[in-house]
Amino acid sequence: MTRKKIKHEQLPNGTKRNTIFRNRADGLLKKAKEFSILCGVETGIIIHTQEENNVVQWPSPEIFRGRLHKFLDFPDIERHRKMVVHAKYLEQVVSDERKNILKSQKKNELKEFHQLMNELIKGKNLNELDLYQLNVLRSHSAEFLKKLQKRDEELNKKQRSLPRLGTVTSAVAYAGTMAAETMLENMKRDAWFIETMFESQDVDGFMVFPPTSGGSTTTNCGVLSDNPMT
Amino acid sequence: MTRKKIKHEQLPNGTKRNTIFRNRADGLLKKAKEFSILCGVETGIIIHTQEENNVVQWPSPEIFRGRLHKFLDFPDIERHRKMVVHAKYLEQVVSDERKNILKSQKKNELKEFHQLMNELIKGKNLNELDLYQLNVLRSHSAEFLKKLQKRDEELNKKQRSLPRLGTVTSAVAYAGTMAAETMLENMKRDAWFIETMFESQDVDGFMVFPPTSGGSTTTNCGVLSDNPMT
DNA sequence: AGCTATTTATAAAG
DNA sequence: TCTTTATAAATAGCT
Repeated sequence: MTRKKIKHEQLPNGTKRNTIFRNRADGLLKKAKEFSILCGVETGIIIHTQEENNVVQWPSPEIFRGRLHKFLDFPDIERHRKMVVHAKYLEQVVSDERKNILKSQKKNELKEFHQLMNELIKGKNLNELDLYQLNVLRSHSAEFLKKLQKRDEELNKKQRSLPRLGTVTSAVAYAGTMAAETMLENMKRDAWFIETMFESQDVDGFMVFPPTSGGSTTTNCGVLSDNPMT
Repeated sequence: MTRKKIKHEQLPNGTKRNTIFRNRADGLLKKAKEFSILCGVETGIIIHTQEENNVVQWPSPEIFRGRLHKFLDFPDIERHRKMVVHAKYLEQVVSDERKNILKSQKKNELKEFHQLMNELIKGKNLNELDLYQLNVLRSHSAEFLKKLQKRDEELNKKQRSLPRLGTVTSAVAYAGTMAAETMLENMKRDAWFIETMFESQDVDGFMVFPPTSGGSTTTNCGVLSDNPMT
């Protein structure tokens, strides 16, 4: 900042903002790189705007993804145990934002479920989950299984007398007698299976997290750490 | 940087490094926040060290997770189309690091699978996947189903004449005739189901991504963008 | 894209 | 640790 002290608020769209975007992005990445090297830490940054469909990530996509996964591998308990709030930013926390987060919470439960599945399958132990997480897990597992059941009932109506090959449930039921390959082939062709597994369960857009880029300049900042941060 | 120009290389572990860690982390987060507000972009940062089990993320975990998902929601095709390499950092790309990434690739496939599942279930369209991703998806789906089958065979041996209630496969098979609640209760009690769903499939540690924090100071940096960056 | 006057960031000292 | 301070870096407004 120089010839003039810049106001800390959203700039109007335009050439000026683009210039500043470039400068600031460069600066941020440079800082991040320095920091990484100096302190021997791994750093990842994402920057994006919804409107302009614009994404910047650092370092390279591959490395970023790797770091991201490493990061996500931290067991949640550890993360929570180590959660402290960074004083300098706490000042800016407003209850406003808290409310938004709370509202989003419900919507995010499904996402949480899949995140949990992901982490669990990758090696996290069940004991590491708290009661809330176990409930999320259980309720959504149940949901999925209910869908299976519903499908089964549908098929029963339509072809009550036929062996229900070519459907998920029957393929599983017949697993003991079918060759695995055949079963899997049937699975892959079952449109319902694909749709159910992959259908959008969260149609009305994504996460409605606090619009930092919007009007309010309030931003909640948490720092997860137990080492040098206090 | 002040009283002395700092050398751009890894600092020895110690008090000094910790102090600098704190200062730099603060600075980085502050810059990121300013940047976000000024340019109306969303920014997320992760910092962590493997050794010290230390994690910093900005903004708050909830918001970060939201942004992350939004970011991951960008169709890969879009990301690739828009990929340009940022000149300032290209100088530092070394083939060394590329090799490491390649080695990690195999190991990461499983994780990729779950990431994909996650994204798909959240709304990404199947058409948006490339051939590689579809293969990952298919091969791991198959793997999971084979496990189901194996379990079924086991149970057939042990209790060939009994109705196989209380197991995953039979619960599904009987779905048409059982009350959903009962079925789900049985499910929840089936130890095998839980173990299979959640067992560790990736025991030998995680991701062996380029050790930026180690000796080499070489870091690959890609910038994904098509808007202000050139 | 460069330049410079200033503002910021921050390493070392207190 | 927390503050201060002297200096290095980043960068807003101009060309």
